[in-house]
Amino acid sequence: MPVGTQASVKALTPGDLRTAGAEIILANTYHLNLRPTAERIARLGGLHRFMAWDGPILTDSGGFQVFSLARLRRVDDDGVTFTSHIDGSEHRLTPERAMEIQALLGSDIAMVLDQLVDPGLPAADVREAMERTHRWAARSLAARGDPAQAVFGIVQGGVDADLRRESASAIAALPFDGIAVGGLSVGESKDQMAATLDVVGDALGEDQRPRYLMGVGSPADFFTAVERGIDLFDCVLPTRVARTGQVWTDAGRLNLRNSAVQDDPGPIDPACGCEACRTHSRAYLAHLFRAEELLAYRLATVHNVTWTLALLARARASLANGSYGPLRDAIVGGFARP
RNA sequence: GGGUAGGUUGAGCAGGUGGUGAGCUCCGCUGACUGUAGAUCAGCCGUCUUUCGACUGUGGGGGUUCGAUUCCCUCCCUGCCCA
Repeated sequence: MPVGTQASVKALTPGDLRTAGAEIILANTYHLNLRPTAERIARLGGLHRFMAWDGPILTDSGGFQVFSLARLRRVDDDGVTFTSHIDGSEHRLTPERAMEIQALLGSDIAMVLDQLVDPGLPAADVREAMERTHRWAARSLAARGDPAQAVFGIVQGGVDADLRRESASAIAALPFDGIAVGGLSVGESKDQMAATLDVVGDALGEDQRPRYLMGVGSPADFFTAVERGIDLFDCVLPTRVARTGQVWTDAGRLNLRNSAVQDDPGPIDPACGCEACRTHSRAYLAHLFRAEELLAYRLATVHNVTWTLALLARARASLANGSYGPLRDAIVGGFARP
């Protein structure tokens, strides 16, 4: 899922997203409720009409902002009070209000409000946040407004195997439509992420509901997760790094701002069929970034989203035809740090 | 020709009225980014050195002085005003 926090995947139109192969996108409860507000979007016909995206939308609950905006919020057992990063006003988010907002937005998949913490915190703190997340999960289900809207629960527990096992069991025991793994890609090591996914995968066993790894990932992370049963991802990396000049290719990452690229007449990736690769040279993109032309952001984002979605499509196909291993080795090798 | 204001590290500046000028912003170079407070942030950006540190540098030349970016002479260059 490309990430469109504020009802916009930065630099792309819905048409761009479709062409890039996007089937579903993510938007954010916290941001959209601050501005333009959930009620206004509801009056305007809901989020799909508002942003002119007719495909599925998953809305994140604001749980990530409990983590990323830690200095601007207070958590208690009932919910979270945020000081708006826009104007300083106070906003209360509870599990019930998060579900209400997402019902007003009219997203296809709603996420429960959760609390993720730095996995490096003392075990007691990680446990407290996990148990709170479990209580909030049950309250969220009780508060679901639109029966047609799917609701996913979120597994927490940091990088502690016992806590993760406990959390996976607790969330899986509830009648959610899908199971998300949260609290990863927040600074833990690659090994810790893999080990945590192993534990959660084992705990979920033969559960057939879709499994969503939140906030991941890098090209290499996709393989780590796919091998451990993950079906769905969202990540800001493809769009964020594109805006700072980094593009992803089968040969690894390329920084379009590097001086040598100014004389490179070839496409970003000759195997990619996106508009940027079909039409423009690396040298042109290098120029656009230096000149701070807005087209640079769009073309680089079009490429990264196209390439990333194509990579996942290739991974899916490779699982069916037995070529998964070679694909993984080639991509992971290309992105390995020197 | 006369007058006037200037000449500082790629660019633009700050500073400095006899006692150690490497400070800022651009540009440039490299890196980072994982459920987006991010078209952002960080490091470097005279020479040598991994670091510490050393050295060089205030248009050119000369003079005074223990010591000159500062004072004196002279030349060069630039903006503006007048003729």
